Amino acid sequence: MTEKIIHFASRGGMDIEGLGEKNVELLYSKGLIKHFEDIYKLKKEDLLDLPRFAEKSAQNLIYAIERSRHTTLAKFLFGIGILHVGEYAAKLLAKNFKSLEELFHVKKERLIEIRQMGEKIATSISTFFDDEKNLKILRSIDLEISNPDFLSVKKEKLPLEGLTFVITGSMPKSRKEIEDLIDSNGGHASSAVSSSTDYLLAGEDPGSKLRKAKALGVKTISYDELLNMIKTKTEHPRLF
DNA sequence: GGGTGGCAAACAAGCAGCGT
DNA sequence: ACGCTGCTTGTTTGCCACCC
Repeated sequence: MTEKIIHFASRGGMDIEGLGEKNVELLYSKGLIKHFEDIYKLKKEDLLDLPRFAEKSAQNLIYAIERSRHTTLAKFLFGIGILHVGEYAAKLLAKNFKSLEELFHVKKERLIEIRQMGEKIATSISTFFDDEKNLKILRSIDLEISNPDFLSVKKEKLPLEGLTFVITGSMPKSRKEIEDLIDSNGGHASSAVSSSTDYLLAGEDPGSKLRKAKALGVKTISYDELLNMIKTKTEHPRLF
């Protein structure tokens, strides 16, 4: 069970800073968390009794858990750990379904209609949502999440709609912030350069991705150029 | 069946914070 | 104050699902 909780709290999922492998195992061994919904029942006082947890780390973890209540549907879908559903497939699902509830009774045939989703992934997803035990857990976590995007998806045309970006080198903002910026403006941040990459976003000391991008003829842009792309295409850019 | 592209794991470096 | 432990961030790469 700890593997599931670690995955749920991980970067691509609910992104709860301070809840890594060791701390999940610690909390699990102390009986403080048994399933991932228990994370939201944790109190600062529970943490202060644990080894290597003093005021600062307990407070930071509680803040991180609170922040995760405002997560997106895509991150949540990744976090619950459906077989074959990584960050990318989770984003595809979030784009195609308005809410978590809509997925509860989804049919395999409906999933296969989604471009880039094959039979294996579709089977895996429909099997997951067919299991009443899973639905019960999801309903209880859903009550803990307070992001309105869970209920409705905005459909307006976004400035980076349909564009794929790969990031390399050091950036003025953290990679995660930039990925979120691309995402929230309709683009997709991928991890590897390929012929389907539209732009390589290169910072200082770019890695091997720059060489690959040049070899494939992928256009390289800076962080400022990315901001300009967003600004020039919309008067109201989404800054996260 | 082969090529493409994304996922996920492994790894390294740097950082934060606890305990002594 | 400093050492140690664990976490975050970023990169690389092998594997595998998907598409043609």
